[in-house]
Amino acid sequence: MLKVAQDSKESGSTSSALIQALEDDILHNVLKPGDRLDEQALAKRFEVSRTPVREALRHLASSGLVEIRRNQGAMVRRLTTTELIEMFQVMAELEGLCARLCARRMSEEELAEMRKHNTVCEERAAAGDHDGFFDANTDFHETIYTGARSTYLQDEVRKLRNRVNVYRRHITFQPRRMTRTVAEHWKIVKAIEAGEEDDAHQFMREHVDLLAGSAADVLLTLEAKNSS
Amino acid sequence: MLKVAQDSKESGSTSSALIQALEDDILHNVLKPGDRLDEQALAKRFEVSRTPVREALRHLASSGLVEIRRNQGAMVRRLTTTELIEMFQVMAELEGLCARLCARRMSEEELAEMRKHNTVCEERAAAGDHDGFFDANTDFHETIYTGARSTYLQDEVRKLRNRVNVYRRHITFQPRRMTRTVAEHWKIVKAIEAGEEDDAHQFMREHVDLLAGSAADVLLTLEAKNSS
DNA sequence: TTCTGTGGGATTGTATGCAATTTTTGATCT
DNA sequence: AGATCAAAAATTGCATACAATCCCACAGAA
Repeated sequence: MLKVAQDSKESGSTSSALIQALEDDILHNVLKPGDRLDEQALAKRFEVSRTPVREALRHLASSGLVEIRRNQGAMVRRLTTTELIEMFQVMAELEGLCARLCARRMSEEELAEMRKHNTVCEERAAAGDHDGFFDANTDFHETIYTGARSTYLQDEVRKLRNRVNVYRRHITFQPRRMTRTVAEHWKIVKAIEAGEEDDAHQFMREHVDLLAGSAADVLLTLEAKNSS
Repeated sequence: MLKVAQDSKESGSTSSALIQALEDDILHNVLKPGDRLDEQALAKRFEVSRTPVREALRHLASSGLVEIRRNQGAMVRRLTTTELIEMFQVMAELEGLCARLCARRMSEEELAEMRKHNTVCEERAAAGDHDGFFDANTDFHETIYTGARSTYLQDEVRKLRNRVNVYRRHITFQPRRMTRTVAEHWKIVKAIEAGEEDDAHQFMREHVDLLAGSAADVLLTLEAKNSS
């Protein structure tokens, strides 16, 4: 599932394919925060002219993944600790809303799928499989986005999740984080199943808010390392 | 404060000026939802080539104001009733978070300013001054965005508010809406002053949620008219 | 040695030209 | 008259060329 973009022969309609490829590279940390994105270099690499590259960069810029400074080119956006915390706070609120809507709207099938995903989380956590846990966890949250049945909300949450994902991946590597996450998930599942929308909202908000703290720790650690 | 972009001699660095000008035109309803945005026409109107126009359109597209379909050009995005409701719901959540943070963080000066803005709202409502009320109301909410002291949150809320503003303006024209709004504002003010963050959050969410309902009514009315 | 100013190189911003796709128009057939 | 298909016109997508701006190195002076 985690397929990194192939450099050569990236086919499909150039422009949107480019955006996708670059986004993937950033999200999967092939292009790291702070990396400079040279238009000519990218043009040569993808075998297109600078025009579509520019358009792709502009697009990524307004989605927040890259930063463009006038006459100074583009670079992969590097988030400050403060920004990351702020984002998690917003994400907590938005995922809380998702959970609330799920409590109102989820079908039996969706509920079953949600439970299943958290069961997988539980298994992988027990096995100490961090990468597997990360994916199962993603699936769990993804189910909740879909279950909210609000296209706008879904899109916004996904966009936000993408932006913090680079840093987020590190968090699951923290000790005891996985088992705690699973427990929090079950609380949320129970609230949604019971149709307790206020609880669902609150539990989810707290769940994501906790990540914010961990994320801040992780980032501060990274910053300390990079300040060499 | 509400200055519409001048057509002729739009100076400043072309590209960002273009984006601003187009955005203003859309936000102030000079360019109406559904209007086609012809690249050449815009290029001629702003006396630049198609390239910067294209970039501006792409930018507006990814901020959601315009819609681009492959090989079919750009048009001002027309929101469906469903989308508008979904947006208000998210906005309610986000403004709720703002209010919560205000309850924690606002300075005395900011509190005073907030009260002042709502007093102005009250006066204009009493005077039946709809446009004036709209502006004062904007100021009130703006104060709360700033008071939250979260740049990311501020930006997101403003972006969202911009997108729904075109439709929002109609709402204050509804009978009794203004006086109710003022009362709701006072409740929020009181909660923030008291540092009751949960109340502040909830009251603000309800306040904006009510708008969602009104917005839906307005939009459905508009759609009925346009279906001729 | 350090600071400042100038020049060259590199990179971004804009203009224009050509290819590809879509839409419109008009002619023909039913 | 209405429908269908084809060709032309218009519009978008991409490539390339040129202009403007910025960065960096190097030289000269304090």
